[in-house]
Amino acid sequence: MVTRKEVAELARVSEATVSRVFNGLGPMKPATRERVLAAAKQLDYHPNAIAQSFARRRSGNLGVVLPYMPKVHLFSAYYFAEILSGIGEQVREQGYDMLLSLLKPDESLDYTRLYRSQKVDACVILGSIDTPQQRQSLEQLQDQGLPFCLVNQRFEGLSFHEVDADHVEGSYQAVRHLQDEGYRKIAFLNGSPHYSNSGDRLQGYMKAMCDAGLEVLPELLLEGNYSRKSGYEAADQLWEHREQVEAIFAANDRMAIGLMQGLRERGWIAGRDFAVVGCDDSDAAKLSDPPLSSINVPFYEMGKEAARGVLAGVLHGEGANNPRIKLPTRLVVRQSSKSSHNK
Amino acid sequence: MVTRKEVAELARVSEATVSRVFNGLGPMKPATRERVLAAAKQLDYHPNAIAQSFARRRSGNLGVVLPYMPKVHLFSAYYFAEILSGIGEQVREQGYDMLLSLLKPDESLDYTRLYRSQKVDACVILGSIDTPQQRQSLEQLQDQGLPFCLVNQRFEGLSFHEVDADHVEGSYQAVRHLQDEGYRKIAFLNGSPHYSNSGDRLQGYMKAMCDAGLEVLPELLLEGNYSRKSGYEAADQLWEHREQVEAIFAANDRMAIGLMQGLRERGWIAGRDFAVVGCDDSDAAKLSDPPLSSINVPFYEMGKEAARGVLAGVLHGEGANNPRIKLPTRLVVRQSSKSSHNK
DNA sequence: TTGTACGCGTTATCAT
DNA sequence: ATGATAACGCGTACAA
Repeated sequence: MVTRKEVAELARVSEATVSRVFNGLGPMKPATRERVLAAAKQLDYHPNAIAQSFARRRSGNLGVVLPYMPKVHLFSAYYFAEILSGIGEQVREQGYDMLLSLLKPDESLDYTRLYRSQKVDACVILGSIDTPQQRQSLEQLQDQGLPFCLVNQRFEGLSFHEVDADHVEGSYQAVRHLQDEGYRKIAFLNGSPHYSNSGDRLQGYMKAMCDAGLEVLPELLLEGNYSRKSGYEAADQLWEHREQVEAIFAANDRMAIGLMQGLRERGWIAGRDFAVVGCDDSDAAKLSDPPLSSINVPFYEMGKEAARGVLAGVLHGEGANNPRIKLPTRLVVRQSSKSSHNK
Repeated sequence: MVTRKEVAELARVSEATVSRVFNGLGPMKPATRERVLAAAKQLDYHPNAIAQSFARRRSGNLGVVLPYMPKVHLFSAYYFAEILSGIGEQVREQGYDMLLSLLKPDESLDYTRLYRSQKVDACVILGSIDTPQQRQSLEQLQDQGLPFCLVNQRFEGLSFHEVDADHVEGSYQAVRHLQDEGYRKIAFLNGSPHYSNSGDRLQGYMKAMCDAGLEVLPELLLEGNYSRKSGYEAADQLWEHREQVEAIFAANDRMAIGLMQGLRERGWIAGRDFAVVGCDDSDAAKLSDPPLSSINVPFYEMGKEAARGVLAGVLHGEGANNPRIKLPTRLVVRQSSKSSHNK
């Protein structure tokens, strides 16, 4: 391995000067600079990132924490895919690397392990859920001054660095869209209440119904767990109340698709017999039949913004404030919410 | 930060002894060991991973290289999601971490950059394609003795460490299944020839047709690029030859679904008017209408095996041989390949 | 503008 | 069974 020392010798300067050239520090004679660069090139010298981390006492890594999920479904969601891409883009702009950390169930309570070993300077935490244990773990992180940012999850009452989307407004748009299409009897299939955006979506739904002077029937408020299967099963309940249902807003695309599958088995076709809007605007929305109207959530940008914010804190010492950033959502209309018998 | 020195002082031993305790090295008196562990616990000491990496001259990181894809689609494929999960599982078993590296277009030629900075000890390379530049880059890696493993891609004529699935057999199963269902006129929609498994699939298709004594019509050999859109567009061509088509085998699920969408617009329904089998057995296969028969590829296990192999090389110095591992595929039958008019 | 010298927290080798 | 000590490659304060 070629080290700084060899470059220094070849360029006839001190090792410190070599470092200064590579870090762009201090005033220096262009000629010296050139000599050093030439020597480095000739020797194919590249600074040792580990030694740099050691000396700087910074790893240059951003930890990305993924929640535990049973084996095969860990990364399968479009959700994580997009966020990871956004983080990756930002991280490279800042000269950082991403260290992936897949939590196991029993480790979910101890985030500090990641920092203790000094392998990451900060973390972006994905897919956390609102439980007492989680709150405690995160408060512990905060108390120790370890920088982190949550994506797509808020903890009411606590002040963390969070990047979220405006799910209230997104749901409002979705339900308003259904109303604009002429539907009055609109059901809502929500996901698990452990996610803050489930609450947000309920809020948006209620507001839209209220603003339109429509009644919210308790039997039209369903709850799944964001899986296709839970949407499929919700079709049972919805079918029982089919006289009171013209349209459905589902809290994600997978449940919306499961729901369409379940109702199709009973002869009810989305976009013909009823309307559906999903949430996430994932790939699946384009693949489904009929193509699914959905709320686009800027996951990519959310990941990018989270990485930007938390690294800014590390690099420029802006650790004090904990901004809460909320990015806008956007309705994407496809065939599932256009009723032909309506036109 | 608590260092080894403080632990040594508290336990009244030398720093070397503390290290030995934490690394489980050499014979030592249980009493000493206990004293050290107690002191470490009392001080909440944890070894500094960066200092360890520095001293050991190993980073403890496995690089995971992802190919360049335009912004939003980088991780979107089920494909990468599964492989990453498998790598993650194996890596943690070995006490390693995963360092994600998202290639940009202009960097695809220089993998050595990753190793030069010493931030990774080995790499798993995903989604590489067979081009002269790629071959050259990989050979360069190999020449420099840098350990790496390719997943789901082979380079004929070169001897790399590769983990692949048996796509020939998988395709054979798919086509045989269609034949068993009574279909004789079977088209094949392949993906980009830059992937070795495209060739494998063609081979499996040809063999199954040949074994069954069926003719392979050139106009029934189509090529897309693995996107839904390319499958959708292939429907045009297929429609022109609809008299000669009863069934289609597509080289991945997304194309298969696009194809079904395109033919549906012409009134041709999969599972009723024709049969389809896809490939990957992705989430989309369950979400599509009708649910898509597909070839299950053990991506998770492939990722795990790749990580296992390449880390074994690093840790136990088995760098000399370059095994080529091939994992089995499995046919999953759903509605898209069961023709009702056939029964 | 450049050089000197120390420190970073381990591992690993050699004594004892 | 344990201690002393030399690396490891770089950043950086201070000196010149």
